[in-house]
Amino acid sequence: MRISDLAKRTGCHLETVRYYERIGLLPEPDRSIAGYRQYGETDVDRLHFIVRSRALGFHLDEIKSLLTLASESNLSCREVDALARNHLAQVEAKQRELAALAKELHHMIDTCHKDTRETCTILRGLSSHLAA
Amino acid sequence: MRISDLAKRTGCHLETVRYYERIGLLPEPDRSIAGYRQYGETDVDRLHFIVRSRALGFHLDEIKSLLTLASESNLSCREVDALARNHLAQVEAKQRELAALAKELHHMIDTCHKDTRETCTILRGLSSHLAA
DNA sequence: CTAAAGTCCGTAGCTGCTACGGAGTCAAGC
DNA sequence: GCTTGACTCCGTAGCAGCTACGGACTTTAG
Repeated sequence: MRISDLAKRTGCHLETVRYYERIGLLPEPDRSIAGYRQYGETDVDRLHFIVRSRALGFHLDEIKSLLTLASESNLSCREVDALARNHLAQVEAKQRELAALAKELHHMIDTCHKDTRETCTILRGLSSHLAA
Repeated sequence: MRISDLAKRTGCHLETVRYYERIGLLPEPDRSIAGYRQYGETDVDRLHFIVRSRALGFHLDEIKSLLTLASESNLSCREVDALARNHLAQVEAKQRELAALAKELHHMIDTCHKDTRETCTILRGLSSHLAA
């Protein structure tokens, strides 16, 4: 299978595949005589894993760890669990942040009378340090 | 006031102040004889506005627009309102995304028995394309 | 007067890609 | 056989929004 097939099957951009290889997230594949990269099902699986982990917001270095942990089948998955929990905590922190932010934006927008700039609560809100 | 004072008063990194100047978000300030940047209260206000808008997640080009709109006092703030609403919509989209993500992570973590890698639902979840 | 702290500037680095350009390669049609 | 178009190669540069570095200069405190 060539690079574009791999890309299509995983929903990953072609250039991204090469990028992942460059940073060591994907192994260097075999090459055809002309130098074209040749992939197999193992590569599809691995890239699937990466794409999916990215979709769940894991960073590339976290994914690198996850892949390493996943390959060591004799180990318990406690470290995987820890990584996932840590990531979830970050996601939840981001959620709280966004919630506060949305609330403030809402307040600014709702109290604005769409009048002149002087009375604009949005601009006022952006200037002041006081939370809504 | 010198650059480090401005930075301290606005909670903005010193290098970031220079960066904002470079990209035209802050005006070029007066200079002392030795060439040091000299700032006044207007600069503090403007940078406050920027820092606060960034904290609310606005992009730098959005902030540029907001600053332009804010400076044209004769105009109504309808465009400001539109920008804010558009931004809020993006924040809410991000919220929905994170909620879905958190749910999935939760599920993966909760069903994992912290056993061997083979039965690890987290690794399984990261491999499969099926949502929780 | 000296030493430490502050400032100057341009440039490179960070993450996670994406795009570009010019070359070589492959498959199909005529 | 030859051409055309699609594919692939590689290195490098760009994106946002900073942050850091290095070497020179200036200011300030003791």
